[in-house]
Amino acid sequence: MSLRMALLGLLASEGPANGYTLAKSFSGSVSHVWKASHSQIYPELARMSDAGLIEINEEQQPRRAKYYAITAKGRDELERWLMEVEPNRSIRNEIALRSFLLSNLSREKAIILIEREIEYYRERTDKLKELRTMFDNSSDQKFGHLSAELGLRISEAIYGWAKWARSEVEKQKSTGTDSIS
Amino acid sequence: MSLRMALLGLLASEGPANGYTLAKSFSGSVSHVWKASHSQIYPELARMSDAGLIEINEEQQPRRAKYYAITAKGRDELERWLMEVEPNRSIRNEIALRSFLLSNLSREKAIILIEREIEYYRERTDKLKELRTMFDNSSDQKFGHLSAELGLRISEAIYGWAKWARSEVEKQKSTGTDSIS
DNA sequence: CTGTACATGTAAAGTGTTACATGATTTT
DNA sequence: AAAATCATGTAACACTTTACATGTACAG
Repeated sequence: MSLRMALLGLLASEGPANGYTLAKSFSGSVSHVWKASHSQIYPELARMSDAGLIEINEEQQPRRAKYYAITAKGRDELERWLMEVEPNRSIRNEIALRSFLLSNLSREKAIILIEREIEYYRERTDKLKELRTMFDNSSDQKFGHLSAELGLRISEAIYGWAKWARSEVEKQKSTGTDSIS
Repeated sequence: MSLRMALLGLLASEGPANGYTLAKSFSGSVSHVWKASHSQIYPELARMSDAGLIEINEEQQPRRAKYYAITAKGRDELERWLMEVEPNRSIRNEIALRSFLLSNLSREKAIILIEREIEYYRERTDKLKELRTMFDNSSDQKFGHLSAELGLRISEAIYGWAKWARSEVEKQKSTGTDSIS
């Protein structure tokens, strides 16, 4: 359902668009929040049209593009989902899984992995801080800056964790061998 | 691949186990890091056995249980995955998506949703802090406390974000109507 | 006129969830 | 004897990724 709601939200707040444009959103600003490829988006738009949540305008568009617009039913459905459907709060985080598996490596190798994460999340945090500055200067009435801020805070949290985790692993006495061999 | 690696990691660090016990791990301590149900685990164990990553001992077990043990090949594969496979760092977070969609609600309704998240993550943060205390007192050589700490820090980050987001939304002038109608 | 960006789809494989289905052993 | 827990599986459906496939319009 999430992809459907993301599409409805984009059409509601940014007006009618074609599938290609929507797909680009999912690799741009929205990508920090949800990812989807065009092969998932086109069939979903067709199903949403069947369900009456969006309307297609195929006429007079260049390159046989289809323009999709949200319907009143679509707006109702989006609001109903937001207000009444219990959020799925499960976080599927491969970095957390990898940190759980770290005890299967030697201390030295574990530190190498942790340092990769420190570097990745340091860069990511910097990028998201720039993005926040852009939002601060644009003074729009939308809440796009809320999700940008959430992404930033999670990134900072992982960065802080990774630096702490390195010091934790360094504290442990080296066995001199891989713990998994 | 992640489920496979999670299973290999459990068998490597906690020794041979049957599918039922592994499934319980995925709804217990490991669940903070990765979730899986038994209907996913049993077929995966069969495929891992076919691939030579684990060995099955079916004899002399009560209740026709099958005991699985990691092989040398399985240990190699786990280390190879950890060290050489680029982590999938994409976070699929429905709460972040919902925060992105908040501009499609009236200010009042948006605040109701945000307050639900404040409550949820306040409770979750408390629970994970208890879990951390348990790790602190158990003084094991494993790194389970690393992933527990990561889960806690992410939970705290979302909690802090939600409180900030409420104040942001409250700042905005009420239009008196739903922005989506 | 050739490459790039625009634009839309389908197919296959992999991953994940929910429901269905069965039987063994222990606890009350 | 009944209920709970242990134990293993399959089926159907939903979701996601990667690859395959095609055609349009514009820019260099």
